[in-house]
Amino acid sequence: MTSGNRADRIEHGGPRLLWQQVADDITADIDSGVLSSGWRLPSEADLTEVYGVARVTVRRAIAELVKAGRLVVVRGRGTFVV
Amino acid sequence: MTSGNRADRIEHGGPRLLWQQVADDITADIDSGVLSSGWRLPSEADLTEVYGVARVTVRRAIAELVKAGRLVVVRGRGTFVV
DNA sequence: CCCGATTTGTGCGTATGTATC
DNA sequence: AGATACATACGCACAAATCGG
Repeated sequence: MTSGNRADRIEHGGPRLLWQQVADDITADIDSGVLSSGWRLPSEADLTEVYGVARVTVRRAIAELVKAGRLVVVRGRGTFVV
Repeated sequence: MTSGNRADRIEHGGPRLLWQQVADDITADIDSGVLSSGWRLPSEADLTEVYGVARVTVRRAIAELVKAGRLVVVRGRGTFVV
């Protein structure tokens, strides 16, 4: 299928940092409507598998999008699209 | 306001080592009362962004202050002012 | 009310690559 | 050539909040 694995979109060792690539991909999903306002993102553990990166990398990407006002994180519940 | 960027206080490539500068800054906050006894410091990840340095550098600074008896680290909970 | 599963928060140890001395 | 310092990234364990049975 054309919608290949998201892990394939991440270039390990590429010019751009891993967490930036993940943040870009999530941002694209929000902007394109794949992720709608109020929706809950997959858990950090799931995103770890989806993107093939470490949890710390996922968290770094999420932290950036929180600062950008695109996401909100609630401990014990999850991460949500603003 | 005093909440200016702490990263600006860190001189990359300066005469003093990065971890020493971070340790000095945290020590100053403790001595000045900005950080009171029992308070929890920002997480290592947060300090990483606050000071604009790597986590290993933050940990080096914290380790020094632990040896000096100014901080106590509790795994899974955080770092606290003695 | 308690208990367990889920999820985020935090710290621990390590590996690899780069830059500098 | 070797040592030191730093940045990025990986995996793991434990703590704490939330929710459901």
